[in-house]
Amino acid sequence: MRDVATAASVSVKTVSRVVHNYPFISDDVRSRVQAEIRRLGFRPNGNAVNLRRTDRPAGGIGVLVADLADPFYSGMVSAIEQVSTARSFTTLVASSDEDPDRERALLTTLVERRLDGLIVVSADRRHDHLRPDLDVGTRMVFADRPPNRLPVDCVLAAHADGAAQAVDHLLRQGHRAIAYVGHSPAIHTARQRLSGFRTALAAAGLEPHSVRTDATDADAALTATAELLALNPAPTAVFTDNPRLVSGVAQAIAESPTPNTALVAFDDSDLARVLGVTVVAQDPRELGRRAAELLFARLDGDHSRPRRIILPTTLLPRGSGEGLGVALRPRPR
Amino acid sequence: MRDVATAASVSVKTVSRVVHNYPFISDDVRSRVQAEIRRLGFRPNGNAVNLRRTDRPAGGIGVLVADLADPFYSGMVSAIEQVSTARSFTTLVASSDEDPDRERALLTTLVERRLDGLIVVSADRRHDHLRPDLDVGTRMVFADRPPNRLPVDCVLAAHADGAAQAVDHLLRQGHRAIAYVGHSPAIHTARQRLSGFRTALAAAGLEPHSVRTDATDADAALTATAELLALNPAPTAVFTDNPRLVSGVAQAIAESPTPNTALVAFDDSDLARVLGVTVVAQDPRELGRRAAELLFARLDGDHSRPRRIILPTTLLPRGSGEGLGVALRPRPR
DNA sequence: ATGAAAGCGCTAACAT
DNA sequence: ATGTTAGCGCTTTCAT
Repeated sequence: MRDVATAASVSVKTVSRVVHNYPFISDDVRSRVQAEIRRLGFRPNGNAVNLRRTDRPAGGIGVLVADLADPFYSGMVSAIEQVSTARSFTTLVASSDEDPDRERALLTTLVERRLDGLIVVSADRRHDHLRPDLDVGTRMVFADRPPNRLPVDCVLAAHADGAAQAVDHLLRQGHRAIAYVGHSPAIHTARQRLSGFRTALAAAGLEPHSVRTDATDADAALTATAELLALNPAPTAVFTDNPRLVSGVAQAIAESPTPNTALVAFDDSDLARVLGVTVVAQDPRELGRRAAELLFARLDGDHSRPRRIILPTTLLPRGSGEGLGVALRPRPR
Repeated sequence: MRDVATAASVSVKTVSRVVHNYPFISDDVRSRVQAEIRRLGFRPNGNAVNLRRTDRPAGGIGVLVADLADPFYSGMVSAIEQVSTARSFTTLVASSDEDPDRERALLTTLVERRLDGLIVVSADRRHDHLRPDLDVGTRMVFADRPPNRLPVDCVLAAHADGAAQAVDHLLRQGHRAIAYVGHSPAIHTARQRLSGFRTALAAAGLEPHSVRTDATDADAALTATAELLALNPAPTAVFTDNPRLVSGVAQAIAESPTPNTALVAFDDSDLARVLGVTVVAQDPRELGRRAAELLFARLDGDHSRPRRIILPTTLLPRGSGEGLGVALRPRPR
């Protein structure tokens, strides 16, 4: 910047004013400075700008998600970006890959870079260590998974209610032997879904036909479902707690002697749409939008106590839960 | 930091040394300083750190993709993160949403924040304006789409060759009436695919049965394909140039009077796997890995002239291109 | 409408 | 093993 100032025969402060479109600059000086900026390839150093400037926000928010490759979260991020862009804020995204250690390291980096705010899908169980980060002035909103003893806003879907919605739907279709295929309930949302599943059955005076929580991926779900369908009596309906398992469960059902076993899944996906799988859907974009709005309300100076927003889920009947089967025929080997 | 120094009765430089794990510090001082850091909730200001430090890299790279919600790019990003994390670098991701203006704004921000390097999937046609950014010291590698007159490395897939691979496969199955369903060839990769398609047919002395470049999404692809299949003569095979169109094309074929029309698509997807759609696949993770390795080689001081790496594609026969049809039956309405 | 001086929070260089 | 001084690139404050 000093070089530009010298070359244009003005002070550094004047260059600074031109860079930031300060209105009261003579056209002559402005154009001279701009010419030198172009000629010398000057780019302001954001670190220096944000170091000196303390009143205004830096104009950037961070989003930390547990898994960026999951379409659910990339949809959420995209909605956040939309809100953020509308307010001329930059959105920077990072992914912890469900690793609490990486999450902590990334949050530290994002806070140290003094972003104005953070939206966090946490893979961690504890959040006490983030208190000092809040004190530094970085605002936070948790999304999809709640904070543990940290006074921040959060936006969650009604996971338990959603699972109950699925069970109630199957009960109305006459099913009484309903199985659960999901992954380990270490994650908060998975626990909520399993709990809603059990509660809804109990409310109807029923026990689960069976509960498998070892379906870590689609292949494991295929195996687990195939084993369930080989039992006597077999379940007449399966509820699966996340969209990554749908292809496995659907394939197991399609290849079994009872291809009309009902299936309802939690969360929507392209696959579920194409296969005609009935789902209980959250709206990831709405989740992101609401989280971003909460964050910006805080940046605008809202100091009320932390809020918790719960978003309802929607049942989308597509055939697999209504006696029409899944639109998948076994492939030749 | 001054507060911590005062509280621990040491100089600020000593605090700095403790923060950065400088080895020659007495245990007594170290623990006193650490205690005060915790008590006061001190967090170093990354802007100040990166402002003063000019020798070492800041430890962060940026990734700018055109569409984060596209599983192809999120896979690429995830591979980049893996390489980057192994080198203890932070990865920050931003999405331009295929908007050249947003791309320019985001690149400016990323360069101003003085990240060490950038991997860019560009939605822009021109890149001259990035020359000053290169001069500032931010290294860049382009991925998936080539730079236009900018001396930077890039990693691309063999789009034209891949499309030719698909056509050759269909020709070997005896098809002579092959149609193209894709989107507007404004994007470099789409142009390359269409060109490979035409070239491969021409090499066999054939004309395309027809070329539709108005399939902007799955619904448009459904309509376009349905119209093609109603022609007389109808194509016996369809090539579609991107995975977002597969569901539409497959549905049109399944619901047509000729459900055995062959289908080969460019790029793999969950959907293609489940439906048994034959595809020509790029490897998005490999694309990301190679781009990250090029970038880190530059950060390690490689000053050789810009390289261009072309990655081969792979044909994955799954039935839809080999006379077995698509595993999709029309859903009841 | 423009400039000079001070300082943001931190680290490099050079002490001791 | 620890402290002192200067200054990174910019903006603030106060001049003029």
